[in-house]
Amino acid sequence: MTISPTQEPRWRRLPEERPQQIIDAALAIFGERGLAAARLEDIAKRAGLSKGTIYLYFPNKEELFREVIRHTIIAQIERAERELAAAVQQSASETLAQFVRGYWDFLRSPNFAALFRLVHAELSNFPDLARFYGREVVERKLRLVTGIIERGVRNGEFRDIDPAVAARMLGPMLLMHGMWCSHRDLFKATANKTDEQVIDEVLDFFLHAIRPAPTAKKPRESHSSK
Amino acid sequence: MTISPTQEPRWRRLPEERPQQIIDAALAIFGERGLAAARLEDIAKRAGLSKGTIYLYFPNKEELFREVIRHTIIAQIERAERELAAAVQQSASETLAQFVRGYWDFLRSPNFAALFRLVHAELSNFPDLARFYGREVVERKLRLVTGIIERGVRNGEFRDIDPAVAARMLGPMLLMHGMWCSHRDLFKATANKTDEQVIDEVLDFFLHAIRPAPTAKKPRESHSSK
Amino acid sequence: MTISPTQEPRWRRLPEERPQQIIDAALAIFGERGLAAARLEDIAKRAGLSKGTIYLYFPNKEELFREVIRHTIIAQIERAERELAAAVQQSASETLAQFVRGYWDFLRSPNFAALFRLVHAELSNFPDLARFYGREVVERKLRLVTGIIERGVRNGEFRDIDPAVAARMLGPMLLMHGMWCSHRDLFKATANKTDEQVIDEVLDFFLHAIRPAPTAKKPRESHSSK
Amino acid sequence: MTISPTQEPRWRRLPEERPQQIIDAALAIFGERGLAAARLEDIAKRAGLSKGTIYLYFPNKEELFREVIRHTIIAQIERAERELAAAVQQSASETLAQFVRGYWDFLRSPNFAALFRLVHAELSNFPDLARFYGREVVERKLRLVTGIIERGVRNGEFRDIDPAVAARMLGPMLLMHGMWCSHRDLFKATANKTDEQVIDEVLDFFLHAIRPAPTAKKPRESHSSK
DNA sequence: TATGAATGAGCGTTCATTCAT
DNA sequence: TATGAATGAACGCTCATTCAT
Repeated sequence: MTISPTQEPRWRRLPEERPQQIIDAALAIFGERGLAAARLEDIAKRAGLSKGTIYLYFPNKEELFREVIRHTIIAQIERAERELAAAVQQSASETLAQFVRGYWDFLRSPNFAALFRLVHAELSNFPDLARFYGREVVERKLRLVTGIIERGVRNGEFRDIDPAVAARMLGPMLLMHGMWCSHRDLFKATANKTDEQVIDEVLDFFLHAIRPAPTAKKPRESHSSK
Repeated sequence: MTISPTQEPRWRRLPEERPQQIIDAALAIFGERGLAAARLEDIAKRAGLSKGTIYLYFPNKEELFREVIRHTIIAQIERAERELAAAVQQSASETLAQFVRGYWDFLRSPNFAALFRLVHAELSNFPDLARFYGREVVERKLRLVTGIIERGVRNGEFRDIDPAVAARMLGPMLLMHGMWCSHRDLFKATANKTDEQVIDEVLDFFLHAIRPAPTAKKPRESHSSK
Repeated sequence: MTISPTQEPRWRRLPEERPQQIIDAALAIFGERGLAAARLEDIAKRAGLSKGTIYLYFPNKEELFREVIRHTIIAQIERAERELAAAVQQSASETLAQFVRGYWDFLRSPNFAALFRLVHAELSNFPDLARFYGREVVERKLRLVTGIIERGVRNGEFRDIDPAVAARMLGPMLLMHGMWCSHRDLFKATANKTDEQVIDEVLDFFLHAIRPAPTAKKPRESHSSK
Repeated sequence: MTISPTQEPRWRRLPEERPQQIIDAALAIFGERGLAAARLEDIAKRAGLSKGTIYLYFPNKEELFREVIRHTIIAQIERAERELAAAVQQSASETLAQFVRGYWDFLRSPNFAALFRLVHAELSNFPDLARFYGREVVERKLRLVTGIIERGVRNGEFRDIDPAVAARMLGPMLLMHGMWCSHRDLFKATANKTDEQVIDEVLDFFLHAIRPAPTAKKPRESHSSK
């Protein structure tokens, strides 16, 4: 009676939040267990609903899964766009640093962990979703970073590297460091470092790799000092 | 190798090649479908055996899964050790390049793809295996790379970077590029590049990031130090 | 009419035409799908109502089913009585022909098809309804035909047959021919005959069977007596 | 252990009787409950098996149902052919009487009751089975009876009636009387008659309807009697 | 050892029934 | 009165596991 499976016993039937509630719960459960092992009953319980209710909004488990993936991907895109829109135009390095921090926050969010797991574990059986993910998430993000670096190359902040190539290096480092930081119990590598330190290390490494050809002494400092 | 993350060595009677056959088949099927969705029947079929036979060698599905993971991890370690033993001591850069190429081959092998999928998708429910993986695969590899870089730093091939930090950057880039190359249909980023080009790009990027305070630095510094 | 095979008259408030609408829709759906496979939702949709509304008039699916059967049976009885009342007293043969044509029309109506299906498919689980059907439909109709034949026997139109026995033969022939005519695609037997022809054949056959022993009164007996 | 759901505890796993066992049980349960209301578990229990076992032999409930129908129809055909082969050629009337008795036995068997129920209740959703039934059971039987009557017409035993028309009258009478006799509790019509009496009544009625046109007979007989 | 028929617990899905509006 | 969202019991079907052979 007073037992609420999650935490909200107060509001009864706010009618049009159902699909979102279900998707949120489903993302969590799918993320924990994977598609096959996730039980609709658990998703329902987590959403504070009963099993049958899910079927009022989604035709079956697979379609719910697809919707979860699509929804999460789209949410990620929108979040990124919102962030981008709010961004101030600065030097390429500063823009890059800002992007890295924003991306890092996302990488460390539970939703990302779930999405990442699902993408790698299940999307081989959903080629359309895999393509959607590749196009809308990976390539989109690569294009964004490529643009920033391109600007840096043009204005001499960075060396004359192929911006697309450089862009491809950043994501992996951030992604994997994000995962390591999310499992500090499992990986000593990042165990005794703060997130802040880790980001700085990645960013520093990345900037070293693309810093202008050293003929000019201390590239960044000499520039800014001028 | 002699490390057993859990505690049961009882089904260790390997009368012939059965266990290995089963493990190989299981890795493939688990890799394709995931733990929950994989059917023992399919594993048996792939191994050319009948369902019941699996139970002569493994007490149940979960234990088979654990053994598949353990076995694959151990195989990976052994392979790496074998490679390392065969390696000639060269300059750090050359050693690094050699390591990268060997690692790349592994990253592109089907067994790695399966292992990667399973590690990320299922190991959250098998903390002991996760720890085993973290320790014996990730950290081991990091230590190895760290050692190479350390040598390079000491002999002036590389700049004065924390070798452990640099080492952490290499794996992610290789790993993700390996995955992109394995799914060229999904990712335009690497679609029109050969594996060779991709490795070179990664290696080049990495070496740029750790190259000694560039040719420019040293001369001038030696000057100023005078 | 006033016979209620079970015992509950409580939901008898028929404020408008709702109950009739529902019963009509239910008869159609039950007739198509059977009791178990019929979905209340479909009945509601067919009646132009919503699912919940049915429960304002009928306590549950089973009771709705019972009422559909009762109602349909009663309607059939009333229809027959109305017809009978309108009938002109004629020769037994003519009365018989008239009855046959009226009955035939009913046999070919969709409501009868549904009722027949339900009676044979479901009534074994509803003994009270089965008894009601046997008493009020089958036996009633048999009594009616018996009466007509009795008259024919008495006035010499028909031979000296047991009227009750003869009566039992008529229904089955009409019934099954009705079904065959309703499925001419499935049965070649009646495929290329009109309904008119079929009725005539049945009636002719029946009259031949009960026609008076021709001038030589008792045909067979005269034979044997020789 | 010693509990046997039906009646056979002695033989364990006579391997190749499974499909037949299941079909027999399924016919009974489907016949009692109809397709939708029949529970696989009940069929399994009746067959002395467990639920899952059915799926080793039939892919799903619907296919089991189809197989039950097909199988029962074919069994009926084979039974009829066997009977026919054993039949002695006699006068048409005697052959007819023999056919009637054989058919009657079948009509009163539990398998027929089940088949009849299923045919009328479910076959509208299985057009292929309905066509199969129409062709292989109804029309086949009609052809058989038609042939007998044709012979009787040719040799003067019966009047000059269209044999196909006459044939169509016999089945319905037998069928419905069979059903009435199977439910003597529900129908007073046959309540106090033995099966023997009922068959005789039907046969007598039928023979009267097709007895040689008495008009022809009379003159000659009246002559001789004079 | 090896097999594969048999089992039955478990989950996805449906739908009669309820009830807040 | 009427609605339709919500519930949860019930059932079809799957598959890990057992076991007689």
